[in-house]
Amino acid sequence: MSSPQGDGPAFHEGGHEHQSCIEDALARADAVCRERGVRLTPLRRKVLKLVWSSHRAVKAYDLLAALGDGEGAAKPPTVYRTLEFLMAQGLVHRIDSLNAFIGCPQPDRRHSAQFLICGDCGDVSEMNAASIDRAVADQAAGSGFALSRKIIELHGKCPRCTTLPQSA
Amino acid sequence: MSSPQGDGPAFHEGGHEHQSCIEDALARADAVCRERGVRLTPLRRKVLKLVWSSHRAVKAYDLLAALGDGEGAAKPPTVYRTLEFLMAQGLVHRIDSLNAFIGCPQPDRRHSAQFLICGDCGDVSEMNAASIDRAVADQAAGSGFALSRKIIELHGKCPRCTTLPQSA
DNA sequence: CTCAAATATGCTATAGTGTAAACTGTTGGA
DNA sequence: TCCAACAGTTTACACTATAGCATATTTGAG
Repeated sequence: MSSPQGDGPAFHEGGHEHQSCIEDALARADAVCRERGVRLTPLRRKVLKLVWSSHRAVKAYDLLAALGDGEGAAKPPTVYRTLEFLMAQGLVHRIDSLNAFIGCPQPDRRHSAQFLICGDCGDVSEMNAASIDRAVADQAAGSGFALSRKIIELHGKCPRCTTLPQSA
Repeated sequence: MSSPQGDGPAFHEGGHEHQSCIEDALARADAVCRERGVRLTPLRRKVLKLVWSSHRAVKAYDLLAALGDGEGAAKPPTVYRTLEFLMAQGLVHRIDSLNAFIGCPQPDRRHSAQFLICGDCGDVSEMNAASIDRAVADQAAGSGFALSRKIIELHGKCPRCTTLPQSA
């Protein structure tokens, strides 16, 4: 592993078979929900699948559109409530700086995350760097601040886009 | 200083004379703008003053309301443009997780910041912790990720609210 | 001083994001 | 079966932000 410590960001290879990402994510979600006695209903599963349809963060209103445009279309509260559930279960994370949502690759494991967000291709990669977590915890503690939620969103250019001739 | 390293968050004392915070901020802004040859117009100065009216992050539409409600009221683009200028000059920062804006205590100095956001009193405090910055830079570099913007927003409870019997 | 360019402000209109509140349907157990 | 809890729906609205174009102000060049 190339990262100094903690979980490195598993940057997704260019031509990876994404279908299996989706299937794996859904399988993990099934397992996690079964274990916790909560229900991964068809709607929730569908939304989660849509969130995982790429490694980019997905906007609520894109989900809304994907769930149907015409008459019997889904309405905003439906999507937001579903996302709320998925977040509560740690199946998706919200990226505040994008007003968008990304699937969590390890919903079974309690963790605080940092996100690497590529401004070129839009891919978002989740890290679990113990060193960052520690530095943040130390600073907060030193200030007498009781941490609850840590938002760490790092924008820049991913390795693939750095290598590539020009942005997409 | 109580912080392990870097600039500690200067948490504002309970009964501090806030008027001087505002005056200092405006004085720094005047100096910075003069030095850079950009214009701190009356509108920009007024908005900056409003942003500094508390240590809480201020919402764009609250500024809008404060700039006048009736006939000759300011319109959204005016406020957003003004904020854009102030951000470009480093006079205010945007807090993405709140959709709100906070005055920067040191606009003259290039820095990357972390924010401590108290969920009880709403006060936001800016840190400049070298240790966090380093940890983030190391992790990003280790992943081949070229950093541009670092968003670090830490929610929790500030020392004052932790000490106090109950939330405000 | 006067004009032109650049900068700043203003306006209308609309797009995008998110929530309140009350209601209906579903599910799984007592 | 019937109830209680949970899931999903609806309408309506509130909040956040930008596009695009019009007007005013400032500044420097001539």
